[in-house]
Amino acid sequence: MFSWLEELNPEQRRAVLHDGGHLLIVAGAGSGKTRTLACRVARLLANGTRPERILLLTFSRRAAREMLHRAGQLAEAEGARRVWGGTFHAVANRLLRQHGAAVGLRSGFTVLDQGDNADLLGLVRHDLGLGEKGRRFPKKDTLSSIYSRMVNAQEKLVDVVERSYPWCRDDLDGIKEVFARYVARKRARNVVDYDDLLLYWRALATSTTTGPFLRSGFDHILVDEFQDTNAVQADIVASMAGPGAWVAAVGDDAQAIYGFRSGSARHMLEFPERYPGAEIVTLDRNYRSTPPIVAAANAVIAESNDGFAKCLRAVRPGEERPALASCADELAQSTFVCDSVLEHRERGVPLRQQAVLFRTGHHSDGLELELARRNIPFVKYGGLKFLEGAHVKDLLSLLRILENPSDELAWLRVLGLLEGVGPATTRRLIDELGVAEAEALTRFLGDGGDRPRFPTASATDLAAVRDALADCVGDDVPPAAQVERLGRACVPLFARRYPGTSSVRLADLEQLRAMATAYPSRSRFLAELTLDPPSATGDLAGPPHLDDDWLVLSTIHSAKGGEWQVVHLIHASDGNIPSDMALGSAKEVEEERRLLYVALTRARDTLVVSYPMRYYVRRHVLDDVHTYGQRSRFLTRSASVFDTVSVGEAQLAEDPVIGEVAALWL
DNA sequence: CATTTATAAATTTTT
DNA sequence: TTTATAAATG
Repeated sequence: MFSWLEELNPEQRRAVLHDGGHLLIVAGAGSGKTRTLACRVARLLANGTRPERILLLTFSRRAAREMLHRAGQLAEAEGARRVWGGTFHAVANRLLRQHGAAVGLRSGFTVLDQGDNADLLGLVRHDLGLGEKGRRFPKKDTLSSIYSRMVNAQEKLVDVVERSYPWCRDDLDGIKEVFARYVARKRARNVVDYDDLLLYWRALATSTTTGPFLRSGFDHILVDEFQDTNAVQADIVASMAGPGAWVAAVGDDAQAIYGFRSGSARHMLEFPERYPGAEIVTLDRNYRSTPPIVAAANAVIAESNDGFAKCLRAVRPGEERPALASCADELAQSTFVCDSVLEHRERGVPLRQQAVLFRTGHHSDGLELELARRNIPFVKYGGLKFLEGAHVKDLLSLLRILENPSDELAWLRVLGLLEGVGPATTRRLIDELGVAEAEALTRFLGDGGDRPRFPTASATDLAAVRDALADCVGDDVPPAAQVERLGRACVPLFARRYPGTSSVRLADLEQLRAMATAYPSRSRFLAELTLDPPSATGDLAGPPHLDDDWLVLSTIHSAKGGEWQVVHLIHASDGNIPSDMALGSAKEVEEERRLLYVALTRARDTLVVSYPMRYYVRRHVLDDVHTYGQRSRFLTRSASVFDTVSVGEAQLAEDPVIGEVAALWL
């Protein structure tokens, strides 16, 4: 029927052709999962399914785009771009813009990101007087985590607190009160947080009035990375499914790494019960990596025992064993990695085919310095993001005020920017502006008697902000022009607030303006930015230094789904992988093991794992000692599948006596 | 006296 | 880059 079907293996073909029922594809790392899914979409399109009746849920917008692009090529169909594709949150946003009224959502709502959500909880916390001196009430970020866990895992508050936040158990009543007010406040201000997007979608899908209508819109629901879905997402999929709307879920329980976000492979393991009669296809042939790399990955995951049994079978040839390098210290590691990267490039592997992976964003700090020193271009995925910069948030807040004048958090930021206005005055102003009502903006802009009194010191700033906002009201000014106008007003404010760094920040504003040119309206710009934030430094300005080749640096989480010819995994020491923060329970430790597994399975031909023996830490003030690092506990028993190397003075540190002493530190 | 501003300390992973 | 504490300010 299709020539490309011939190129699939029998299991892949079965997954692509399966019809008339639900389907679970248990797809090991490198087993051609993306390709299978893309082929399935192409097959559906070619068989006459209308693209807008296919729903493709992926983990990032980028993943959806790539998959649909491939499907479009295969099916030679223009329509692939009309497939509903994106993350759960982005699709929820789209659906709710259309049908939100059915679940009590007013149109024009704005979306709170993680930070906003914590800030609003902080506001409520303050209003209730729970933050006062002498009281030890959970902080806003803790509250945010508890809330999110409760919602996404669908667990009772008591249970969440008992299990994961036992030190907060005395404040249960206070927490309940905060949450109640938080929920009410969101409603009143017409804002939704990430969790709400899912909850409203589920409500829409399970309601007896809107549910059937919603379900009738889709013939096929494809879900990628199913092992990372949370309880609400699993419910959503189930409630969208039915006879005539078939679910095809793809996942690998060995790669479940989003437990901290309440994702759980449980939903994947329970798929057969939830969808009786579902077809289950297992893909365990690894087309990505050489046999020694697959062996290393298998060795690491073998010690975890639950889940769908699958041991990857390598298909490609190759002899080169992965390396495990103990480095004298971080500097030695950076030097070693740079040398290795350049060496591979000499041998013909372009930088783009090489990646350096790590557990947390700042693990690459040292390496970034060395790369810069040697003029090796790179882009970094994960870690601190563009949108998290305070100045970017400031400008976006100005836009948000224009979009939704009840957006209290936006007001909070903007008012606090003015000279002489601190937290207390901000609150008073928000109160007197009557931010709950849409007239707040007119009240702020107009010079009628109902405008609140501002501190005298703020006069200049105030005038600048007011004039800029006034110029942007209405829909006739293009988003980019608004960013430009508002940014101009911010120049003096930023110079005062962010001394020394304001030129960098102004460059970011220009960046933001350039991004805005791609959007037809302010509302689209804001929504898409929060739901699909630029994930890498490179998403913004294109390749750095105008080079056409660059090295990829990425957190392991952000590397999910990626593959490179050469992969360096750095800081693979105990305390980093597994992270010290994750030693609370066996479950968390197992997730760290899977994280390592994900990292190892990104490599095609060459895998180099390294860790520094010596850490210079300043754990406490005036502490200038170093401690000794040990290789990750996950790499001790599987060490035989690696070639071990020592770099720098590492030989010294591996001295048996010093090693013994080092153990005392750990 | 309340509030703002200056100073120092600590920071997983992300839709 | 936020957040607790201290000094400065209106």
